[in-house]
Formats: sequence, structure tokens, C-alpha cells
Amino acid sequence: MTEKRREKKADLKARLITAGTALVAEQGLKGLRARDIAERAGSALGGLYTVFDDLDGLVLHINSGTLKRLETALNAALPPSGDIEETFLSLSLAYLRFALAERNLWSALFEHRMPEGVAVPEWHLAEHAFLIGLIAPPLARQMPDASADDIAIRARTVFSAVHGVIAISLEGRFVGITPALLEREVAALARLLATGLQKEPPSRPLVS
Amino acid sequence: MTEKRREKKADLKARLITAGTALVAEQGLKGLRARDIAERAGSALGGLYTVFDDLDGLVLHINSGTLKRLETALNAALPPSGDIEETFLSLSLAYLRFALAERNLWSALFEHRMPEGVAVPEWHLAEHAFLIGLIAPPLARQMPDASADDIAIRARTVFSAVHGVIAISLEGRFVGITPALLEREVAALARLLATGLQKEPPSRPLVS
DNA sequence: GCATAAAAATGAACGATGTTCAAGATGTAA
DNA sequence: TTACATCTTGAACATCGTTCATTTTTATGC
Repeated sequence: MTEKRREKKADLKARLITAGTALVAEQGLKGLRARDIAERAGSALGGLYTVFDDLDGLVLHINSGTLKRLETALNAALPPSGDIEETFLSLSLAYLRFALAERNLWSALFEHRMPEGVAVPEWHLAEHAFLIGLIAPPLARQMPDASADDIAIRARTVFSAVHGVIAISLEGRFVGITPALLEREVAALARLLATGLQKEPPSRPLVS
Repeated sequence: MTEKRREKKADLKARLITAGTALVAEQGLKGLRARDIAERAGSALGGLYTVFDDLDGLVLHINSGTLKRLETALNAALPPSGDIEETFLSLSLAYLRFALAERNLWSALFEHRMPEGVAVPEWHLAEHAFLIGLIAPPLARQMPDASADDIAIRARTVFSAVHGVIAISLEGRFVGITPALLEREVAALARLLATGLQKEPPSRPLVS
């Protein structure tokens, strides 16, 4: 029965992620402390480092859980029709509501930085792919001549634009904006993106 | 001559900001250390705390300088015509180039967070206003019935959308994208925003 | 069951960090 | 020059992430 060891380790890992998630939700990523996590998870300080290489490893797993919940929320918001305008609008507003509901955890997705020179592991990068997967299909219908790569890039642009509006707003860097107005802006942008972003003619020269 | 004291203090402050700016440019905001700053500025460690309350105060001033350079760069990119499409396109590409040229300093603008519960000081929030001021005038011409507040909000949406595309790309969270393709996406978005974001009819209901 | 070896959990200790403050250095004014 | 006020300094402190010798727990052989 070497299985008991596996179970204990898996249990500790789960408890650490749960504790870390709760702490990020309460105090934000900046307030996350190894000692607090260990205490909350009912383990010794060193226990954390038997499961993860360092705090960044734990944060990656916290963010992984947040991404899974985001995926669930966005999938639930997908309209059955597949109409691009309806889809973008519904996804954008669902994204906004998720960001508001899980503010600190959502922020942690984008605030977290690996140490200088250390890359985000491949398995975690791949977890972001579903976002493109949600946006690309209706977009592809509207860009019949575009390659799959171009559609993926354009889908990323669509996501990034909506994300930018929400992120800048919730960061509170500019003048504040009411939730209702933020919804209005997100909706307006989503509608515009749904109808306007045809494939750019590659030959059209840019302003230098 | 109590002036000599003022000068020395102002000189120290300038040296600290210069040193901090250089260090952020070289190693990013995460790599910024009080001891490194003091050493490079030729002051004792404690000197930093005679000028600033804490490191956040210094970062605010570093970011302030970055914003001023950004303002200069964007003003230089303003086309004489005042045409909205030309303006948005030119501003967006200038913003992208600034972000690429001063990557770490530009990142610091948005990465930096005040400690839990501490607000960004008013004087620094106000320094972001020029961005709205650049975008609002051509937008106002296209939204003759909109209030000044609505135009400011819409201008912020325009900035945020372009910023989002650039930020997500430079964060490298999704699959990488070449600089040329990023320019293409930014240009496509800028053009779309220039022509498409009319004032939203306030009565139009949103999808629930 | 018991003894023994292997593995894992523990928390004191380490190095690095931001910040403070008593002591010394420097500037101001008579 | 002297006496006072002010500023500068860097050792000391508190707190952080991380390590690792020690202790405890688990697995194995008889």
C-alpha cells in the first residue's frame, strides 16, 4: 500500500490550493504568504515545498482552477444559435460578470508574473486555449477565406480588446465608471467586434 | 541660504528616480530593490526614505516619467488632419511602438499595485487623463449628440481595447505572435474603432 | 508483531527584503 | 567660531520565501 502516500500528498496538494485560492480571493495576489497558506491548509511551512517548487507553482495551480471556473461560466453563456453577434455579446457580458464575481482571483490570472527568465509552463499556457476556441468558430464563419492561424489570431484580438476594457476599468486607474456603464461599453464593443473585424487585406499598407 | 538644502534634496530625488527608472528598464518592476536603487543613486539606503514614503512612492514617480514620455510620443504621432481613422491608427501604432521600445517601463505602468487598501494618489491618476484627451476630440466629432462624460467613457473604451490587445500580446500568455502580425491586428482594431463605435442607443436592452 | 529501512513531514534557521531610527555629519545663523 | 537645527547614514529589525537536519510516519522482511 504505497497508495496511502499518494493520497496524503494529493490531499495536501488539494488543501494547499484551496487555502491559497481562499487567501487570494480575500486579500489579492499581493497578500499571499507562504506561512498563511500552510497554516490555513493545516500543514507545516515546509510542506508547501514538498508539493510545489515554490509559491509560483502554487499560484499557477490557483490560476488553473480559476480558468476552469471561467471556462464553465463562458460555456454556460454560449447561445445555442451560434450567431456571432449574440455569441460575442453573451460571452463578453459573462466574462465581465465573472471578473466582477471573482475579482481578486480573476486579477491574479493577469497580475502574476514568473521570475525573471522563467517561462510559464506549457501545460498552463495551454489552459488558456479554450478562450480562443469559444471565439474562433463564429468568427470563422464570417472569415471564410482566412487560415486557421489568422482566425486564431483574430480571436485573440477580440478577446484582448474586451479584456482590456474590463481590466482597465477594474484596475481603477482612470476615472471610475459605474457597473452599468461598463456593461454598456463592453456590449457596444462586443457588437462592433462581431460585425466589423473582417480579415484585413494583407496587402493594404499601414501608416508608417 | 536654506536653498542649498532644497537643491540637495531635489537632486537626490532626481537621482533616485533616474536610478529606479534604469533598474526597472533593465530588470522589470519585480526586480526593483531598495538597496540597488540607493547604490546606483549614490546614496545611503535610508536616503530613499527621506524623499519617498516607501518604494511605492518612488515607483509612482518612475511611472510618472514614463507617462510623460508616452504623452510626448503620442502627441508627436497626432496627424494634422484630425481625421478619426487616421488619428486612431496613428495613435495606436505609436502606442504599440512605445510599448515595445520601453517594454519594462511600460509594463510597470500597469503591473504596479498599491498595497491593500491604499489608493493611487490623485495627482498620479490625473496624469493618465491626457490619453482620453487625445482620443476624445475626433470621437466627439463623430458623436455630436453625446455628452462630454459619454465621450470620455467611450474614449477610455477605445484606449482600453487597443491597450488590451497589446498588453495580452506582450505578456505572452497566449501563443506568441510576430510583431508584424501584432501591428496588423492593432491597425485593424483601430480602424474598426474609428468608424464603428457610435454612441450606443441608451434604450436598447442588453441580453440578460 | 517487531525491527529496520525508506520516505515524508516538520519548523528552526538562513539569506534577502523593505523600513526604521539612534548616532554622527553637515548646514544655518548669531 | 559656536551652538543649534537639520539631514544623512547604515546597522538593526521585522518579515518574507526557501532550505535542510531532525523527527515522525510509513513500508517491508522475518
